[in-house]
Amino acid sequence: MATQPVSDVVINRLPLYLRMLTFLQREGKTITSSQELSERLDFSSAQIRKDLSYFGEFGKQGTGYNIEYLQKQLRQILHVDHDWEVVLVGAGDLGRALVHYQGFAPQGFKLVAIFDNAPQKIGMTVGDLVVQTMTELPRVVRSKNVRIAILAVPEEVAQQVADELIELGIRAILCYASITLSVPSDVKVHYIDPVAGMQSMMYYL
Amino acid sequence: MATQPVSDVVINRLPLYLRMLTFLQREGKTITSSQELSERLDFSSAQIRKDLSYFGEFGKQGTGYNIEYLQKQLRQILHVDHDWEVVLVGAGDLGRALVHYQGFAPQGFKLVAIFDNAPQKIGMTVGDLVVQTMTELPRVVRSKNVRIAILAVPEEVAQQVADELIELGIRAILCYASITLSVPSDVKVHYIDPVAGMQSMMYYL
DNA sequence: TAGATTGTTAATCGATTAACAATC
DNA sequence: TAGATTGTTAATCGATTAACAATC
Repeated sequence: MATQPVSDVVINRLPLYLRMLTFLQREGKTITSSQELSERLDFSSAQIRKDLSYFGEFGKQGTGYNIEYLQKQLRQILHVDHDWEVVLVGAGDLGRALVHYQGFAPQGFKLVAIFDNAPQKIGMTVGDLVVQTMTELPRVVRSKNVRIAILAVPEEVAQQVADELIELGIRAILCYASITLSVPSDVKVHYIDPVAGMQSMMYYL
Repeated sequence: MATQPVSDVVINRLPLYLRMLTFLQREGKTITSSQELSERLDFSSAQIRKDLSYFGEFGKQGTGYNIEYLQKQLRQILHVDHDWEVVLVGAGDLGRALVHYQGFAPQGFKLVAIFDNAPQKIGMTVGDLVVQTMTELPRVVRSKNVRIAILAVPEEVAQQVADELIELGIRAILCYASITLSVPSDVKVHYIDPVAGMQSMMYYL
């Protein structure tokens, strides 16, 4: 185990390990190995062992990894061993689909509010949330001390909304706008860009 | 210019260059430089020049790059200089939001059909498409010779649907299911996984 | 014990960057 | 011309992998 800073590419693989463990568990397995994970995830087994070894010794020689134990450890490492509250900005088709998306809650991400500034959207019910005006944003974020936001607004206003969110204390942004945001170094942004994904696949076609 | 195979990480940056060029163009610029792109994209200028140099010499010493010309070249390299037809499988909240998504069409990705196998969804109008049964999938894909699919189905059926798509000739899959698909090496898959993105950001929080 | 698999080291491989000649 | 910026080389940096002692 090392206490050196661990690279971003390693951190980005941890959620995939976690996901695969849940998968194997659902298949009835209680123990796995770097070899098995390797085959299922298409990473080398050496890479998987090395990635895990940055954080501790989670396996047993000759046996492998206890799935439940490793899951628990990975959740702690990623800080997803407890719930996080999330605000969502943008109540267009995408924003509303994200409220209905069933994938966040089981992983501990609770959408607590949705905002928009189009008058005709304010007051609209989406799932079990009600669309609020952007002027309510500071109150909600501050009172609940929310650190995470999902940005589902048009790219023209994305930077401006991001600035406001950061000002209010948001430190992680899942950005659905097709734009590279400029943010301070202590703010993390993860981009979801289906078009860029499509375009890079076209190269090989 | 080299004709060696170009790495995946380079290819993945090309759409970001393309996007930024469009952005700069909208700001009224006609010429840019690796330096300017560097500042706006947070890559080093050397990296940008090197990435582009794999494909040709697109700039002028002392001047920089003509935005329109570079855009055109990048589109050719990525094979996005013409339209592509795309089929969408899954007419849940996500699938329907993707039909309404305004980002695909301007980049030449035309959604030509949407499929689902839930009887209550068949015949439903979504945007200007009508949800068809999965049994129609082979006919549509084959007659239009579609090569690209978006997979917006639950993870339990994602692998099975992917297998069917590949069998029909699909060669690029944009996968919204939280699962690592196993596919032949000549099929490209790009994953969109907001939860994994969230989780890796949590590490830094 | 024999077999299996970890954690880790050192070697390899690949990607990024610094620097600069070429040249617009 | 003088100033600026490309395209490219060589050096550096970082990530992946092969291999194996340790050990369950």
